[in-house]
Amino acid sequence: MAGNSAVPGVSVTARALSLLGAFDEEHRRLSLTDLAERAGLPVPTAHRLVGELVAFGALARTASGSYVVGRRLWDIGLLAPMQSGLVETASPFLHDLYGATRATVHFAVRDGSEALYLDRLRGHASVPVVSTVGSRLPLHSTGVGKVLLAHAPPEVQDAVLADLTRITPYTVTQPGTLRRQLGRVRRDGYATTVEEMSLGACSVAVPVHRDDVVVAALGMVVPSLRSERPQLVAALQVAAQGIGRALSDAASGHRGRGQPTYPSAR
Amino acid sequence: MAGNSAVPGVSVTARALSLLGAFDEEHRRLSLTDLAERAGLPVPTAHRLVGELVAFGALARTASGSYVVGRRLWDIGLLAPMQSGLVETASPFLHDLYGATRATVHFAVRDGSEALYLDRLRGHASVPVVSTVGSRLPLHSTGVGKVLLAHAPPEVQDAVLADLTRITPYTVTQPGTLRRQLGRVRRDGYATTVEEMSLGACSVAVPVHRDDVVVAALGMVVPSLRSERPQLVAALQVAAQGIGRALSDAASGHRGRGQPTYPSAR
DNA sequence: CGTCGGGTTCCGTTCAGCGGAAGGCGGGTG
DNA sequence: CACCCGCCTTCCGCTGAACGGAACCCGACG
Repeated sequence: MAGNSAVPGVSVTARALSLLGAFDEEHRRLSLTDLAERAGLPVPTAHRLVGELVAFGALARTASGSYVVGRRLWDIGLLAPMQSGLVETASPFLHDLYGATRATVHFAVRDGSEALYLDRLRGHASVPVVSTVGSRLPLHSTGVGKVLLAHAPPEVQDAVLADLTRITPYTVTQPGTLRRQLGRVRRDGYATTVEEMSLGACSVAVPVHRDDVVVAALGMVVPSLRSERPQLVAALQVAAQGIGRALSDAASGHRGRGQPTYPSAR
Repeated sequence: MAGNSAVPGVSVTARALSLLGAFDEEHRRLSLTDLAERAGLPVPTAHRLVGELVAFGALARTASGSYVVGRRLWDIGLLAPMQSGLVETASPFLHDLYGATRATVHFAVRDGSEALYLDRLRGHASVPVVSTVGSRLPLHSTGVGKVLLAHAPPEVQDAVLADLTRITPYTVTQPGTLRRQLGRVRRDGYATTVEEMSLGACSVAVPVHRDDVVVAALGMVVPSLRSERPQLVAALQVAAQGIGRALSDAASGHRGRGQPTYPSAR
């Protein structure tokens, strides 16, 4: 027996994909060895597969020898239906909002029990924020998250409320308190956070409806909402209305089940 | 001999990847059969591989049974270094530009002999344009393209000038004419197009420098540039300067060869 | 109810993939 | 200078995972 001890039941494809999966937000560049380890593969195997991935353009090798996600994969990834209609439609409204306020603007949908940030406009000198496009943040500690949670199915709410991790000293971790807040969100039509995700950052957010269903949330991050809360809420609601209307209009042009919406995986 | 006739020399990985490569701008959703055909694979083989890709989340199956690029691949694609520094840094300036003018703003780099659009802000009622983020357009018929071409290495210029495809009646297809235009672009510091890509759309664009090297182009699309050309150029140049400065500042913080720049593939 | 165009399952053959071992290679260390 | 160490790369014989033609299923259509 020389040389073969592949774990049975793991296909080549799965191995190759696990190499892609080894990359994440905080591992954007990996050495071959790290890559192999994170993918759970022997180094030579990883080496060979990585070679093929590079040939395809799914990965790329940097000058320093480490690997990064390749341009080709970026290309293909952008083709994902990812609510692309949503982002496209919302985009101009987000810009308007940004133009009017100069604050960081967030546009997110709910993905399982997290908020998935589809778009983000950041000002030069606005409050520091952690989100980037494509990142996922908790539902209980962000403005858009609270909005999405308030309009999520009960199962999701229960699941999230059962595990409220503390992020800052101000994060709401009492299920009762949060549940009350969610009620208020539904009643008032907007949600707020005060330094619950990052210190020095507050946020306001409103739901975006498509035909009475909440499909996304629109929010802004500001240093404080002491003075200007009403104006912010007003501006957000105008934009959200606009997006909602644009969505409904666009939808009527499409056939019903054609729009490729994911069944909320994970 | 029952059942095996795999083309030798084509690895499983390559086959799986060719399935991903079967998707492009105008084929965002494919049936299994189409997918198999476009990837050059027998249907059962495609079926099996697609199954694995779906399990990983690289592809997803829509309600209607066809396949689309999956959320997971979108995630991973976003991790590509894709000049991410560039886009991040430029983003606020693009918004400012958009806020000041309400016109469509483009931000592109040269990828081989095409312009690769890294970002785009589109207004509600601005001129119709064809670009989307991630799309590639010719260098000779767009504002940003001309800028990038004017500052490209001679080989690239020669290659592009040798094959000027006509897109509208106004597209410049005379190599001599375009070469003269490129000279003017370098001298004046900006490029223009007049209905050369799409009818009813004109554009202005300027280069973005990082330490004296042109790394990107910044452009705007307007219905006409009869009246406001000077203002547009001025606004663009201010923004481009700002981006350039921000890039140089950011770069000095990084170690030299760390920034993962692709060696201009394709 | 036959046909037809998709998608899915089966299964015997075989070659592509496997990974331990061994061979570079640069850079730090005694 | 010799040595080691971490990392990458190449080699190669064994074998089970991948292959795809054939057969089957299923809903739509006439």
